[in-house]
Amino acid sequence: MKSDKISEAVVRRLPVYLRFLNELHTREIATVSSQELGQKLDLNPAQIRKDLAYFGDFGRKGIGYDVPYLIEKIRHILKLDQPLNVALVGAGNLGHALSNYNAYLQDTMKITAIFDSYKPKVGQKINSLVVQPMEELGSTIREQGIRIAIITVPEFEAQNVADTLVESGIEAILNFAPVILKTPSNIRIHAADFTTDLQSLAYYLQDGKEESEHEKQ
Amino acid sequence: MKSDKISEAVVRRLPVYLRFLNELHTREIATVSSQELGQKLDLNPAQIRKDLAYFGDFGRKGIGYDVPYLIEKIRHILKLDQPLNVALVGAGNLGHALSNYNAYLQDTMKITAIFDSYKPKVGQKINSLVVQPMEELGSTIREQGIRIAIITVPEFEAQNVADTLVESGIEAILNFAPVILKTPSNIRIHAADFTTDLQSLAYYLQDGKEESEHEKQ
DNA sequence: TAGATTGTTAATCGATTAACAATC
DNA sequence: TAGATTGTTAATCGATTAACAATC
Repeated sequence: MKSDKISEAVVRRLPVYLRFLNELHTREIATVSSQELGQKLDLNPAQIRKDLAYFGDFGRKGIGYDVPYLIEKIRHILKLDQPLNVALVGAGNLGHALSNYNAYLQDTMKITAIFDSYKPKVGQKINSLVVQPMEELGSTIREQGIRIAIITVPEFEAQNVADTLVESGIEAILNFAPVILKTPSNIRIHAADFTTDLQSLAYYLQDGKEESEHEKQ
Repeated sequence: MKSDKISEAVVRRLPVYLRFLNELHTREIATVSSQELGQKLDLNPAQIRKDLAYFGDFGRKGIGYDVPYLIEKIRHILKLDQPLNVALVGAGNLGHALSNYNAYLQDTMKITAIFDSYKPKVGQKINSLVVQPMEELGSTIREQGIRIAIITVPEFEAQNVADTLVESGIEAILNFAPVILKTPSNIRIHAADFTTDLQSLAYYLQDGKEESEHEKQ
């Protein structure tokens, strides 16, 4: 296949494939079929083959996919085969927590700068990074060539932070604040708001447990 | 419209509507149109009308939606109009961070119990909750009528924790661990893994910035 | 009454899945 | 050669959007 415009759904599955492939690699499994992948990841094998075929012919008919080779390919597609510095804005509990995850981020992707507007926070050390004041956001982003930022500030600050990030040339934002950020269309934003996640989960609870009366359907 | 089977995409938008409606309510705005909602939330107005119409006729032609009334309705649909206790399993940095968000969770939804398997953690106080040992998971879930759990344990523990939660009668899980959990089909699971989020963001970075050579397309 | 806006049907668009020839 | 599994086309399914009659 190759090319076409790739849908976001496809792109979002690639890291999931990658994660499992890495596990297979650790277990020294050399080859995997779309069938096996699908079973493990709860996906249709045809979908997996189609997803991968958007980017190239990575498999071998009758055999399956070579694990190390496919890892290399997906890492390249996701640009995880080059150094990628990430900025974290908001050094509260959540920011602190996320800064621990560098190890899960595929060696080349790394949180390399942390910012906070709250003066007493500035200068504190979090996992060997010194919290910087917001005033240094622009210059640090440019100096370190940071292209992705994570927003973990309170909701009322989030839009301001996003504006500053955009001005500083950031290309993509992962937003944990519970607001819809307005940014130019060339900036990629993912919402990572767990409160809306939890609230939508509540919908699926069985009816009539904590309740008492009528309530049919 | 009413009934039909509601798609997950629809359910996931409801909390977003609710959040903005609450903001309007605070600003004492009494009425809102699908047009205005769509503009603020970056959604098609027809989609919003259709989403809401699945659950009832909440609007008034020529007028729009009454804000307090729609809030009440959405809260009911999402079961956020009844007390809903949530368990948090994993009292590490991330669990600690999430436990601060009770305020954002709509008064009736609340994290009311925290568990950790690491003995020195047990007994510590986190936001007025005492960390409990894993052994008490089942009994506390039953006693408190907990129906939703959040998993913030390391990946290698996550499946075990999920199994225990399922045995204890939990109905829905929000999983922050970077693994695909296997559970019975009647258990609702949402993945909230920010590492895959970040990795998929990298895909959208402009090509040829940090790189040097060829690399066409 | 004229203008606004809903709820809903029909049209469109896009994503998932099935099926199968190609081939290892 | 027989069995397995890919890449891809076609079929299906589902979600989004447009359009508009109903009506406040």
